[in-house]
Amino acid sequence: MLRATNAVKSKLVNQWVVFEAIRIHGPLPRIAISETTGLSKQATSDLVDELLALGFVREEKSGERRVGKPPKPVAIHPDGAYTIGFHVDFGRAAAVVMNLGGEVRHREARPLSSVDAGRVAQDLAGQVPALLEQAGIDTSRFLGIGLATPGPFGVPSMSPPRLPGWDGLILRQALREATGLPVALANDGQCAVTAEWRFGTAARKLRHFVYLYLGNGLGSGIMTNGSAFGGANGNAGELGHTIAVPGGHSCICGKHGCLETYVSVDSLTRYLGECGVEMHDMHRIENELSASHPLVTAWLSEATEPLRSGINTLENLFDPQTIMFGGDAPAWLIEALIERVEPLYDSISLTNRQLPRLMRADLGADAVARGAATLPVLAMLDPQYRHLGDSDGELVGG
Amino acid sequence: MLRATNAVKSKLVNQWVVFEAIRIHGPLPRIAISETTGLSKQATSDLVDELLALGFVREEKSGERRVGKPPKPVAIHPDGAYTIGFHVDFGRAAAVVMNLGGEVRHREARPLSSVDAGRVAQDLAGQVPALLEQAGIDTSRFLGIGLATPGPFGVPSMSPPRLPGWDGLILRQALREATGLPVALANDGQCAVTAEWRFGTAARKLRHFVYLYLGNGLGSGIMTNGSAFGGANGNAGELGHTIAVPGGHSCICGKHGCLETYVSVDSLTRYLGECGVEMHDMHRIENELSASHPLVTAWLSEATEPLRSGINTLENLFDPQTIMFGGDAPAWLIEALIERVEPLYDSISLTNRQLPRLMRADLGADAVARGAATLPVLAMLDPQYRHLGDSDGELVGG
DNA sequence: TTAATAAGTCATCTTGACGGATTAATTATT
DNA sequence: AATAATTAATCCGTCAAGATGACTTATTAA
Repeated sequence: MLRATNAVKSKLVNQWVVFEAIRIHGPLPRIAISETTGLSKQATSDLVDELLALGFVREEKSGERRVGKPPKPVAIHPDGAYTIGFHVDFGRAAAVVMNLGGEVRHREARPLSSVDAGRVAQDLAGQVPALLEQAGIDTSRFLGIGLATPGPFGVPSMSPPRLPGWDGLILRQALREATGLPVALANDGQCAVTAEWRFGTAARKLRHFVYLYLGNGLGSGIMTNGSAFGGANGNAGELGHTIAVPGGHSCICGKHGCLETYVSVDSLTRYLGECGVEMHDMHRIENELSASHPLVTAWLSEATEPLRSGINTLENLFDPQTIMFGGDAPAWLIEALIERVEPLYDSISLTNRQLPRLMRADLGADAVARGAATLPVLAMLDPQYRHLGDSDGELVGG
Repeated sequence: MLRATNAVKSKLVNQWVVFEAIRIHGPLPRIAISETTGLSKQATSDLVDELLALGFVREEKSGERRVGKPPKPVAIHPDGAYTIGFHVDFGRAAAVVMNLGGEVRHREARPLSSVDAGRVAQDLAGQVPALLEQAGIDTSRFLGIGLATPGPFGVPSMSPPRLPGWDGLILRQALREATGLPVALANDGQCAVTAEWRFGTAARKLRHFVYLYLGNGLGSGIMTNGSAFGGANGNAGELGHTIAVPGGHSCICGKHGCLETYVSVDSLTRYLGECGVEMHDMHRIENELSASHPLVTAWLSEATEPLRSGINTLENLFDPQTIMFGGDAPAWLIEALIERVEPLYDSISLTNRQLPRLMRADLGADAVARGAATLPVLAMLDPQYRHLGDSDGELVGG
C-alpha cells in the first residue's frame, strides 16, 4: 500500500538527501549543500547539525581563502560508524569491517566446509567479536551486519551453483539468532551494485545502471533511482537462469542453455574438468591459468556469444545508463570477456549516451562484501531502505 | 539527484495516497480512509474536503444503518475529470475520451495513411475538438492528452515494426505544437501496464507485475511500486528485441532471432505471406483466421518456445507477482499462446505465489489508449509522475 | 427519554521548512 | 588603521501541515 507521510518522515528524507549530497559531492560548506539539495540555508544548517551530533559527518578545515566569512566544509566522518559485511558463497566466507567512508578496516576470508546454514551461521557469529577486535574500532559505533549470498531466496527448487538446498533466508535467520544483531540480507548481485553505486567513481553519480556479476554463477544487480531493484520477492536480476542457448547445456534448474552454464566460473571449471583439468578452486584458476591458455580460449569463444546476448537483454529490458561488469571471478577472465564481447549488439541503449555501454566495474573482489556492509547504513539512513531495519526484516527492494 | 521535500510536497503525496485509497478500496467513509492510509482522522478529513472541492471525489449515500453517526462514503467522482488517450501504431490511430473513473465516454479509430509524425500530429490535433464534442463532456474538466506509440524513443537505429523512422518523441512534440495542450508520452507496453494496474480487477492491488503486450510487435511494461518502470530513457521493457533464437530470423534491428520475429502479429503476417496468404490488416487476421487454421497452428508451434523463453527471462529478471498477457492482437491468438506456453519453465517465480504466474490481461483492445488517457491524471496527481507535467516533458519513469 | 456508539469537526499543539534580518569572519579599499 | 565589501552561517519569527484529544452530531438500542 502507498504510505502517507508527515513532517517527521519528511525530515528523515531530507536528512538522507543532505547526507548523500555531502557523500557524493565531497566536503561541502552548508551553503553549497543548500544549493545542491534545494533546501533553505536554515533547514540545511539544522540537518547538518544533527548529522554532526550523530557523528556521521564532521567539519573540515576550510581550504581556499576568499573574501567573506570562510566556509566550514562538512564531510562524511569516515569513522562515524562501522558495519560488518559477510559475503558467503560456495566454500568461502569473506568478511569486511567497513567504516562509514567505505574504507575496509579489516578483511578476512575463510574456507567454509559446510553448506548447512545453521553451522555457517554459528561460524560467522563466532567471528564477529574477533573481527571487531582486530579492526580496532570503537564498538559503540557498530551498526550491524549485512549479509550477501547467492540467490534466489525462498525458491527451494532453484539453488545457487554448487550449493544445493542453500537459501539465504535461512542463513539470515540463523545468523540473527546466533548474534542477536540485526542482519540485512541481499543477493550478491544486489550487494555488488550497491557497492559500486556508493564507492565506484563512475557509478556514484548514476541513477539507473546494471551490474553484471561474474562469480561462481552469473547474477546481476539493477540500481534504479538509488535503490537496488528487487521485484516482488527480492530475487530480481537472476540473469544466470535466462535462456541464452535453446537446447544448450543442461542446468541445475532443470532447463537447458541457461546463460550461467556458459558464462560463469562454474561453467569454466566444468569445461576444464571435461578436458581433464580439475581446478575447483577459483584462486587456482586465477593464478595458474590465463586468458591465453588454450582451454580458456576455447571456453571464452563459447561464452562470448551467450554473454553478448545477455547484455543485449539487460539493455533492452532495463534501459540502463551503463552496464558495469565485475565480480569475484579472476580479473583477467572478466577483462577477456569484456574485450571479446565487443562489438555489442544494437539495442535501445544506442541513444543519448554519456558513458560507454559496457564498463569494467571499479571495485575489486570484495565489492560484494562491501555492498553487504553498506546495507546496515542504508537501513538506518535511507528512507527507501528503512524497511531493512524492521524486525521481520524484508529484503532489498522486496 | 535526490530531491528534498517539505510540508507542501508532503501534502501532495498524502492527497494522492487518499485519492488512491478511495479509488482502490471503493467508496469509503473518512474514518476508513484514515485507517487504510495511516493518516489521522483530521488530516484525512481535510484532504478529502480538498478533493471534493476539486471535484475528483464525491460523497455517496450511506448504505448500511448501524448504531452511531452514519458514515458518508466518499468515492471517485467518475466525471470529475476527462482526458483523451491516443494509441498510434502502424496504419491506425485509436482515440478514447475517458473520465476519471476510467470509463470510456467516446472511442474512435481511424486508419492512418502517413508515417510522418508532423502529418499524424495534425490529424490527431484536428480530431480533438470533435472528440470532446461527441463525448458530450464538460470541457472545463478536460485535463490533457496522453499519447501511446510503440518504442523505443530516441533511438534512430531502431524503429517499431513497419514504422521505419518513427519516433514517439517527435510525434509528441508535433502534437504539443499543434494542439497547444500538454501531451504525456509513454510506449504501448507502459500504457497497457498502467491501464491494467488502474482498471484491471486483479492487477489493481499488485505492486510488482509485468504486462506482456502482443501487438504488431512484442513489448512489455513493468509496474513496480506503483509506477511504470522506464529506466534511464523511458525505453525499458523492450522485450521484442531480446534474442530468443540465436541465429534465427533476421530482424529490422539488425540482429537475428529477436523474440519479436517469432512472437508478434507482424511475425504471423510475414509467416502467412511467405505461405502465400497476404493478410496485412490485423482485423482481417482476427476475423478470417483462427488458432485452428493450419498455417496459424504451424506459426504457433514455432512461436511457443521463444515465448516460453521470453516469459522465463521476464520472471528471472523482474521477479514479478504475476505476468499479465494482453495486447491488441486477436484475442484468440493471445489465448492460444497462453494455452500452448504452459507448462512454464522453472524460475524464481516458483515462490510465495498468490496468483498464477501467467494471466490473461483483463482489459481488451483499448487498454493502451486507456493507459495513455491515464497519463494526464497521473501527471496531475501522482507525485511519482509529476514530472510528466513539466514543460519539457519527461517520459514515464525516465 | 436516555444511554451508547460511531463519524466527523474544532481547537490546540508540535514539527519542520522557509525567509529576512543579523552576526561573524574574512579580504579589499581608502 | 579604519572602513567597506563580501560571504557564510545563524537567529528569530512565520507558515503549512499533521497529530491529538475533546467535542459535536447523528443514529440505534434499551
